[in-house]
Amino acid sequence: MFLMTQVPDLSKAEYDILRALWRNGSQSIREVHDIISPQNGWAYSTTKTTMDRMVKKGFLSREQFHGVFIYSAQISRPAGLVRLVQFFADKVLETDYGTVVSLFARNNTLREDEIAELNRLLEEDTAEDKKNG
Amino acid sequence: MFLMTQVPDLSKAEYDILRALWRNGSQSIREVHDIISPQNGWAYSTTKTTMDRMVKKGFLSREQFHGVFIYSAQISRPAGLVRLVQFFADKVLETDYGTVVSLFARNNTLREDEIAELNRLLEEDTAEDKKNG
DNA sequence: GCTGCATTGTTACATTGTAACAGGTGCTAA
DNA sequence: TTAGCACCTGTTACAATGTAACAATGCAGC
Repeated sequence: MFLMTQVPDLSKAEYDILRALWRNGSQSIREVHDIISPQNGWAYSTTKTTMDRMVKKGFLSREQFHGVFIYSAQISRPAGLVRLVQFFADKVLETDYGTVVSLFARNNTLREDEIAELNRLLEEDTAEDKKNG
Repeated sequence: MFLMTQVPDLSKAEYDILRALWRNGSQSIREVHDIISPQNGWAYSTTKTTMDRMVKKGFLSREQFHGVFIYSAQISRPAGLVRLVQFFADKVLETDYGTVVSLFARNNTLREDEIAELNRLLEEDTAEDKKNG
């Protein structure tokens, strides 16, 4: 397995799956599917394909447990949120990301330490951008 | 040409292009490209392909003007924002969309009437969801 | 030891992301 | 006035992602 160095750019589908894992911890495809399919209407095989591709990309890991594969998120929630927050703040709201981050706080969507991590990642990333033009 | 009845689900790329048109009005590919390529690093041909596909989908219209094609958004900014706001409120912030919409107001990102339209579309869409389970 | 259901693995096709290339048209410099 | 350049358009291409069916395999009960 490899370490996630950069903040990943998640598709909506990928985000849906990670969300289930962030909420509920490691799970089988079936479990994830039962959570998300009422929302997105996917077939089981779609969930499967997507999750397997995410393993290949290092977004998830999987390990066999009494015959079934259990999948785990390899990306923390704050790390998964960075690109989304950037996009939303920047391109949609056309404001700095502070505004958006403060919503997470007010909301208890994220814990204290997660917000700190999110902020740190956002800052790092912004600095990175500056450096690379 | 046909009328956009449903709120469209825009990809990030599509959103970038619409954003340029919303800001600056109808434009040629070249003009759009020069605005967005410093941000996203696209080749000219990528902008072209994407915009042409958007015409086919009815997201843009184009009309020839002294030899070049001028493209126009067929989707209002509020309509383009609906899915994004829903996604962000629902899946990211895990809150109702009111919170998010209020940001647009505080920000002057949208005009009064655009906010009204956004709200209307969000409500319609939520009602629709309820109806269809 | 079969039958059947759930889990895996394999394959497939459409859409989107990303782009090169080729052909046309008009401007410019020789 | 013509060769070449620059820019537009149309065509084609290939990889990643969205979405899913189908085949194979393993276990649970009859």
